[in-house]
Amino acid sequence: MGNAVHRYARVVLDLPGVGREFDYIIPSALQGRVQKGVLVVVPFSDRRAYGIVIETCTQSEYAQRMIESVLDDRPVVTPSQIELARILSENTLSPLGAILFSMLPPGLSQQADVLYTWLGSDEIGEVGETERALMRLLVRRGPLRGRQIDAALPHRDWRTAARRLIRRGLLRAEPVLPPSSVRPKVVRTAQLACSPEEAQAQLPHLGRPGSVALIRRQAMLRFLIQEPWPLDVTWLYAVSGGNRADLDYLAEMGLIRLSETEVWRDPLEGIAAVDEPTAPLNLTSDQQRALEVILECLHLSEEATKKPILLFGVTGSGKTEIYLQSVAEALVQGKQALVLVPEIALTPQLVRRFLARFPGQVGLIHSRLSAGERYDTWRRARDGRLGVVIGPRSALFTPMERLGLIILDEAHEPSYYQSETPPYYHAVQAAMEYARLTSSVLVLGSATPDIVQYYRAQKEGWPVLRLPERVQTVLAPKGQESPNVTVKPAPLPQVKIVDMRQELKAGNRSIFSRALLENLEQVIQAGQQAILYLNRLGASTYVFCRECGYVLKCPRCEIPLTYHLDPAELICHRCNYRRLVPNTCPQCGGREFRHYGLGTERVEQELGRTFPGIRILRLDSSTSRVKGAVDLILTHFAHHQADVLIGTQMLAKGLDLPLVTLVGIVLADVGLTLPDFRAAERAFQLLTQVAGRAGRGPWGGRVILQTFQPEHYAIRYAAHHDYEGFLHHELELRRTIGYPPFARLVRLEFRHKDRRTVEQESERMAEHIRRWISESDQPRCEVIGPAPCFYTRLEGRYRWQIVLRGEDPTLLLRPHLSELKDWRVEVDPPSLL
DNA sequence: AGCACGCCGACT
DNA sequence: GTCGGCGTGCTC
Repeated sequence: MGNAVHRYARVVLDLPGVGREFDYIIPSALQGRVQKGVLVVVPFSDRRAYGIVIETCTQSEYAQRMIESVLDDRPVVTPSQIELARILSENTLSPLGAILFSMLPPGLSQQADVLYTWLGSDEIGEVGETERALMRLLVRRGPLRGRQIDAALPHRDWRTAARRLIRRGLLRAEPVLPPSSVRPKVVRTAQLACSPEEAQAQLPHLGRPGSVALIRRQAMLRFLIQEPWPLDVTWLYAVSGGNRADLDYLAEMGLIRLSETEVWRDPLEGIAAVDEPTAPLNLTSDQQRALEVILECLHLSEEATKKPILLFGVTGSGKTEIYLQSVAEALVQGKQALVLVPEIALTPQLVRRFLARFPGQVGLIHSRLSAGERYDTWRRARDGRLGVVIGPRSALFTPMERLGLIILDEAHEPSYYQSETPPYYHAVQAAMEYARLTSSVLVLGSATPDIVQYYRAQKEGWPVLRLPERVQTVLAPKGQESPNVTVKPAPLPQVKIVDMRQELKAGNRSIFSRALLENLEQVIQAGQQAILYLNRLGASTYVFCRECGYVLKCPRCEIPLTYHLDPAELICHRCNYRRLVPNTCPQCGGREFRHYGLGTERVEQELGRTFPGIRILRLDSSTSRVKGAVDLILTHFAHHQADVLIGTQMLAKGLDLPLVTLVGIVLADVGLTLPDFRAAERAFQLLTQVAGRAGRGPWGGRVILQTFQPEHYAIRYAAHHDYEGFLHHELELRRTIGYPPFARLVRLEFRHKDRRTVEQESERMAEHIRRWISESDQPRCEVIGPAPCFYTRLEGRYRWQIVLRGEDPTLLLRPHLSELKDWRVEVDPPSLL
């Protein structure tokens, strides 16, 4: 039974919109090569298509046509990945094919090529000139790939000629996935492999006394004793006058270790080299406890069900060190690890520390890689030559046979959700499923955990590891024996709330409060730096009373109305209620009911006027449009070539800027009024993160938070660094209004260039859905909308949405997916904007 | 995705 | 009378 021949293969195709599975016959020539997970070429309809084999079987009712070829004998997805794709397809209502092919590195099918082999003799009789040229080429050079022939016979229509020769049986063509020629950018590095004392003791014995070689080797070793991390070997050659042979000699003696480190460029290159310890750091008792729990889970048997671990550590509490030591243990156990970060360009420190701690074992995936480089990293991981892969959400799909640990840093970040192109999925949910399938340990790290995740953690009894204190890393004087680094607690920055209504009453109409001005003055005097943070998201639609802070709400839905131009009116994005902007405040009768036009330019101007001669940098979408500009701006600021950095969301995270002792939040209320059930949570997270930018260095720091709603709970709790307080308040609110985690949502969105079409289609679909609900016996499900989306127009198209809310709205939609093919369907969307 | 089949409006 | 619009269905 068990060794019955598998003559059929179930294949999923790379044709979006053809998400179904198809059965094919495995030709006897490909027996043994067609296995689960391989990439194949199959005939489909009147064309050919790439497909992934998800199963091989002994029986099939449908199979008629044959698999044409196998592109690569190694599977492109592992069995666990196929299972994961199945689950995600179910959960996200996306076709299986869309999920499976999104797991492959971009451009993999572009990497695919056709190998041409000459079969005939050179006596081919009457043929065209191109045919003859092709034949001569292949006879001379042997089998060639299409791309090589392109290069050899430019501007010739050799493909037509090839087709004719294939028909005559003179030429063979087979699709292949060639080995990538692109290498990741690596440098050879050398590092001390023994204690500095041992190295010191060996100094006199590195060659014949008095020889030049001895002097060179001594110079190399002395340098490595002083710099105890992996160094580019070209450096060593330069400082010692030595060469490769000398290095090999030292390596042979076991004094140094040679390896390769991937080159990684980042905006703070060379500035904060001190925070690159290669040896494990000493841990505080909180850190030690947290690490122990993770290690315990890593030691559990494969079969044991492992719950996700929530690592709840404030900004600067040393989560990275825990990740590093957890990964080290996984590697010792012979397992591989995946480390996901929200945006790799913003986490250079984390990346550098991984590269330094695990030289030669880390693969990076980031947006600056070319398709070829990404493909290469993917292959190295698949071949088991990488122990750790660091990357954004898509890195979760790097094939790893021995996966044992998955880490998601800043797991609350919205960038873990793929909302741009289908399939729409959440990397946190995907990672939870994947960890379960592979018996891996999953660590979700965050300073401000996602409320829904935290609620689940409590309800399902996940380990929650708390790191409530910031730590400061201090490098001990050189030459001291290990540990070379100590850690000590540091305070969180003090946050002062400034009530902008009082400023107005006191006659201050400036965008800066008196408190903020005083503090800016002090900081600049002291030669330190400040960040002014401006939330742009929702700023243009935020209309309120400057005297009392009142915001108009929808009389039906109780959610804040947002202001839109053309026509100028206030809109409820939940139910499409509309009204004009009142002239006076409905609450206090104040005359200043309007919005607070505020951009980074205006802040820059006003700041420049107040402090002549001050050096200002601006980081927003207009200054960062040019490629590399963000790096440049941050580098300038980090080098203290400016006193104040004015910026939007993009400066909220990641960077460690020790000279920054003041953070001013120009208007904290913006964002609170967004028509989204997560608006308060997002605002809280953002405020907490921005506040965390202050006082990362030895001089401490403070935060000035300006607001027209000082009593708002998100602002109050953020100012007190009180996550738990916020959590309880927010959960109670969600419970009463029935939003996640107390209900599930599905968002349906329709886009079209014509406004009327969108409106009509939305109404029509809402009508259909109401009928489905009345005809279904599924649990209650509520239709919210249709209404225009918050971003009413995107890429020249109008957007409307319908939100379904209930215990599981997907049950209702499942039978009707084909009717929704022109709609975006998002299950459990993290935002409704 | 592509492509065929199929049923209603304006054109040589 | 035909050419062509895109709605619906199919591809192992």
